[in-house]
Amino acid sequence: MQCEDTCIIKIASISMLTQQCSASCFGFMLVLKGATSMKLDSTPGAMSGWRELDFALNCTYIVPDQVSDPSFNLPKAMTSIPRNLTFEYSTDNEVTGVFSKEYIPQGTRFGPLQGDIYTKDNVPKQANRKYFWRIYSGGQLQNFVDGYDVHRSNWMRYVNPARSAAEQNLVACQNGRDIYFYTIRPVEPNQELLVWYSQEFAQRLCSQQVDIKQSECNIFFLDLNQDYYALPVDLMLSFINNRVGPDAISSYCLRNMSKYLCEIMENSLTHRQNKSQYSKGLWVDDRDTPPDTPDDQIMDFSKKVEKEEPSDREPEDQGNIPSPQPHHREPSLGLNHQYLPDHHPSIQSSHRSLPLHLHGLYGHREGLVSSYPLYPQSRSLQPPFQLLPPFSSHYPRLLLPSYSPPFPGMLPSRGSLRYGSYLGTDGVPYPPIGQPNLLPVSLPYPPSSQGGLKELTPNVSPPRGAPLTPELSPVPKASAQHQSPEHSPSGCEEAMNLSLATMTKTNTAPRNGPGHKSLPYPLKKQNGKIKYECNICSKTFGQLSNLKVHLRVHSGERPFQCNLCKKSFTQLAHLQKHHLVHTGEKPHECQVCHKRFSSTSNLKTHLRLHSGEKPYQCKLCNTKFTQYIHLKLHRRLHSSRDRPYRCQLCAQTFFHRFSLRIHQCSCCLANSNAPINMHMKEMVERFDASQEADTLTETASALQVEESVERWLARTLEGEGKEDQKEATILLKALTAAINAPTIQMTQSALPSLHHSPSPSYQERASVVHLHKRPTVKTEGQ
DNA sequence: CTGGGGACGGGGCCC
DNA sequence: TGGGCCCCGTCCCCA
Repeated sequence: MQCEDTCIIKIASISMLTQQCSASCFGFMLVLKGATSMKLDSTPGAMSGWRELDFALNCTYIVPDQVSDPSFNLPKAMTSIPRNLTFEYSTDNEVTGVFSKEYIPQGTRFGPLQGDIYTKDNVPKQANRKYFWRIYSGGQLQNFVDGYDVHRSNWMRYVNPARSAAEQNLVACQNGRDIYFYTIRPVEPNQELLVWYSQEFAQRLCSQQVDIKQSECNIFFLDLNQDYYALPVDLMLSFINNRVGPDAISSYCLRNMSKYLCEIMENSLTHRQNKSQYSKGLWVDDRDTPPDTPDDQIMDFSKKVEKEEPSDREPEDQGNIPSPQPHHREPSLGLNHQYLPDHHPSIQSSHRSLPLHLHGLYGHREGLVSSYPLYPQSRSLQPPFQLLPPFSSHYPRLLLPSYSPPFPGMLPSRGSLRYGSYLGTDGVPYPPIGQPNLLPVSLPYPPSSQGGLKELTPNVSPPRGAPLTPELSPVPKASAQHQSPEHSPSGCEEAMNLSLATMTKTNTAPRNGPGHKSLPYPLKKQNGKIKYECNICSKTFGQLSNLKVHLRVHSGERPFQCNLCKKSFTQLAHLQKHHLVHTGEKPHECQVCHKRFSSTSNLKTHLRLHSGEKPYQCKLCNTKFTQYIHLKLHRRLHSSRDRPYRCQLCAQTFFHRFSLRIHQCSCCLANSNAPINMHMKEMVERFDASQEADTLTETASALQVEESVERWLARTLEGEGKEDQKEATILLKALTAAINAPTIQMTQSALPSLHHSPSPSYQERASVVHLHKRPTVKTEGQ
């Protein structure tokens, strides 16, 4: 049973990836994607095609983290959980998942994910990458957010990855430099939050991290009992398609798989003997992948593949290379033992030239791990690595992805961890992680750092206000040497690095904490002017001093502390302004009403009251506000919870039934991802929330609805651009098409979307069935 | 729910 | 280079 669980987990995660990653990312995914398209359809409507920006723009609720009293000294990961969520604990009091306490509507944003920020070059050697999330900018890896440390990360680190699209209710998006989780469907009370990458996110990971050609991709990774098998994808596909069917991917059983594995092994042997077709691979329990794997080793897969490819060496040739600590795989799963290797290719020789895992594939160690952590029982003690049977060189040798769960409570016994089995780039083995039994596995928080795992205890964590950056230590030589050209800042030819060592600060305390190794300052030239670029967020500054101040944003350094209340600030000016709080001084006076304010900013806001200026307008109902925060609060009123009419195709909800009809006719049946349709959706949504729509009854005639839309358009488009005018025309046509469509008496089965209707007696004569036959709405010129 | 004030953070620019 | 000043934006609290 345990093995079966594990197997299902892996396949489910594969299924997820095939749905959510662009097929272009994985050549071999192309077929699988088709095989699992049914599941894609079950994802919440058009959201599956949403870009991260769409999530950001369309989210209705924003749920911030809880702010706890720092004096309690509790891990932020535990205390930051919003009120509408709760942890689930195992019997050992470990957090095993995050659950909703109440109904959470679709379009709710959680986050951002918090943690230590590392650049590519300052990842601490001992960093455990299992909680790493990659932040990209302009297609380039910018930095990592490391959620390992429970005092610096927040509750989001505990959210489990979804095993299938069906159970996924959160999608992870990078907005700006942050990672947020959005609900893509309503979450019922006591339901677990399960997250997976947005399509865009996954594509980024794929394109960035698996730079391999299709011809080099024909490997399917299969996890059985945490042992990774590299299988030719054509065989794998035949199993999936012929034996279980595409819809049963997430539920087919290990028995079939293990039998099939045997066949594959037999085939492999046959082919190897006859055609030398199959690859040399590695079975690896990658839980002990060294945490300080240099990033270029991880990423640089294709190059290594190319290097390995021409090798025709038979495995026996390599068998005499001494293996550091070879561990034979125990027979399991009914696999025929004869296929297990008698001689292991050297871990040493293979490991150093190969990637340690495939990020963005199955269970990469950063961000989500595909192995589902609620199945700890499936984890068994394994030797630190196993080796595939001798393969030919047709397929590259691979070290396969991590299986470690991201959750400390789910950490397997470290007894199997032997970092010493791996060698660093300098050939020196990684330090052992310590004796297995020394590490408690059932702590609600990660155990103290032992054996090199990064852990910031409250005592170690610098207090608020304590300087964290910059570093006094010069850039380590090794780090500089290993910096590959692609790591050059922004790829700018004029770029250069200024070592932080050149700008030491006298008031900074020495630190050993992670993430503070070195922060080189990339220099750019723009229009002849030197720009200083932050290598964490890529912002550029005209003056180095500005960048230095800016870096405190990332480091958390707050060197200016108020003597009275001990509050600290990043800039002296902020402290000085803060002093006004204590003195009560209000230097800024309104010339109209002579009211006084402590800041010009507040005075300016106040002046809007006199001028009547309300720069913040609600797109949906046109209500205007003097302050942005008021608009944000107001937006929450337009929540999907109160919109009873739901589109079956894209899950968008509306206040009015006629809005739903217009929407379905104009947006949803066309290519909903096209920009024009996204705009149209917004237009319909705006109309739905307008006062004109509100004045209509649900039984309004087509003419009344049309007139109402015209009135709304006339009002809202006053002063708006040509694009909007054009959209308005389209909307009107769509409306005409929708309300003039031949009516079909709806049946309950044909109108599942109206189950939410607050007035079931309403005799709608809509034409949903008909609408489904109308692929697009006619637009101008058609 | 809206509106107003208070406080704070980030960044640009000048000296 | 670093400090000082200023502006803009955001968030929180409360009526």
